[in-house]
Amino acid sequence: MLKTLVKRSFAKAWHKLEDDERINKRIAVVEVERSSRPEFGDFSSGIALAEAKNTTLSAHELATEFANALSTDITAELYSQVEIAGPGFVNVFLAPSLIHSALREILEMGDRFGYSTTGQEKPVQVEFVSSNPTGPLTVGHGRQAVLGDVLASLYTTLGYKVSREYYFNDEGHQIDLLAQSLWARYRQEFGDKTSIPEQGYQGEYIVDIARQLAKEPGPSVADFDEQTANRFKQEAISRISLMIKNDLDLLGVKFDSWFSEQTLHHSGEVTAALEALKACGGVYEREGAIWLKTEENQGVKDSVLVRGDGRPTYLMVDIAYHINKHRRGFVHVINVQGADHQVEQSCMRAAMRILGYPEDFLDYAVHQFVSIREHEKITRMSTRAGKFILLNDLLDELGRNVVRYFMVARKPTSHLEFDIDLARTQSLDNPLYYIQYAHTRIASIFRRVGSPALSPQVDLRPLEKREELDLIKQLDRFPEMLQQAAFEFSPHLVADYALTLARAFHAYYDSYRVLGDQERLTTARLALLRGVQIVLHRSLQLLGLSIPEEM
RNA sequence: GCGCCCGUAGCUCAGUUGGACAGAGCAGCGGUUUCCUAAACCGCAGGUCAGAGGUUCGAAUCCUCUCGGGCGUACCA
Repeated sequence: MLKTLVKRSFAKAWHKLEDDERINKRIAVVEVERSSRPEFGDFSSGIALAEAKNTTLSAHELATEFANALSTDITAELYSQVEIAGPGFVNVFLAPSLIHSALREILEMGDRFGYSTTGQEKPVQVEFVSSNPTGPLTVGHGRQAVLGDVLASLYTTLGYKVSREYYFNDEGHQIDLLAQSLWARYRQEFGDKTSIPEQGYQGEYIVDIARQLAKEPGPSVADFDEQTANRFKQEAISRISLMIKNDLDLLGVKFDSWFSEQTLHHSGEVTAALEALKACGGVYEREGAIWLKTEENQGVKDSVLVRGDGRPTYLMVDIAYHINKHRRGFVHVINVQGADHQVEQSCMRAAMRILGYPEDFLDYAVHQFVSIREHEKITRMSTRAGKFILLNDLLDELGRNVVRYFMVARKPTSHLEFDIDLARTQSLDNPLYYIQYAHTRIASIFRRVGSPALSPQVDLRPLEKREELDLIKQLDRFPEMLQQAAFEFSPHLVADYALTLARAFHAYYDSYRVLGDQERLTTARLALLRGVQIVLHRSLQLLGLSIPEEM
């Protein structure tokens, strides 16, 4: 990577200066950044500006000294030029031969380009969606599904051993309500007037399931005794789970494991978790309930773990779940959640502190909600008010690729306004197709020349146009971008990057002909296109989008 | 009231961790095709980065306050 090389060179040059008595200042890291505009070179450093006050020199004098020290690397063919600009920035222009070496590296790596060993195969879990099996997924869940999926892919690329998990809340009050709702609908199939409980589930899908159950052979069940309640609970859960899994399948999201809340109750892990918290002095009793000491542990607000009637709260069970995760050996657990769970997050972090887990064990990738805009009308999602759009309907209408792209292209912490009209009627201007089309154009050229094998040793010197060198520098940035996208939980950077790369490619394609009669030039340009193709392919793959050869 | 997120072009959003004259897509206007896929390219127009202070050599970015929007503040899950 070019930045690594430049960084090394800058550090070396700076350390030469440190012996100068006028400077005499050791600093750990010499910051290097990519220049914001072409006239400022490829990389620049503002170190002279920042450090001048610690020396007897002015910023400009210090910059001059630094630039002099750097210029020995011109002869080493690292830079073509070193400049001082503005109040004391030092800008370097990379030598073409160095830029060519970056492309050579990409050709050598091929499809492995962008992968790294940063993660050292450490086990990481990404838990996401985890929607209650009380109904089908909404578009909000869809956003989370795509974010979690891409985040998991990013961590895999960085060399972590990633496991995607879905936590099923298949126990508790909501599930009981679900069973009662299903029972009521079931009785209605037999002409009964049984009504759905207050706060029960009204959705049509419950009627469908009831209808299926009513058609099954055997005597109809007339009493809602414990056995019946249990049976309807399991029927509801298993059938709704299937709907959820089907939706996720359509979205192209696959999980490695489905964790059932029920198992935590049955195995005694909930009780054990409470004991563990007690042993660490993390709980107290008040008004007949057991509370977690959240506030003492940097949390927002204490909350109930065990109710007055002895039943554990959702939080209690969730803590048991996280103890389970820890026991399974994950060094890092990333929970993808909506913005409405902040209190729970704060409690969970407090619980982890009480139990003495490392600070970086648990992390939350938080995202804002989705609203749908259609015919100038904005619909906010609200399950309670029965106002929500199903993920399934959106997928039906727009297809996996478009839905995934729109869900991931926005910064997670920003509210996502999903413009259906745009996604629908203006699909030809959709950025997704723009990116895919770039890949298609390259594939078409390679089809024409019969996909030649391009050795990394190919002579790249004919690549001397500004656009060509710029494209290579773009490609070189890919691994850095991936790290940032993963560690900052910002998968949208990948979408953004792919769009920028596609734009640079389309402009290049229109200005220069790749296939010409000068063989050396053609071969070099094909090598460049191979590089672009590799990176576009990797980007689309990470986002879970299809990679068309033709459009 | 308190806590978290957000406020950037007509609309939807980026902004490389504090850098040098603020960027894209869409919408608007005007151009480009005997040539590797025009689902493309080029140009024009469009912004007091919500507002006011502060820190800094340097702020859309960090701090404080104000205004505006979303979410939360359950012995629900």
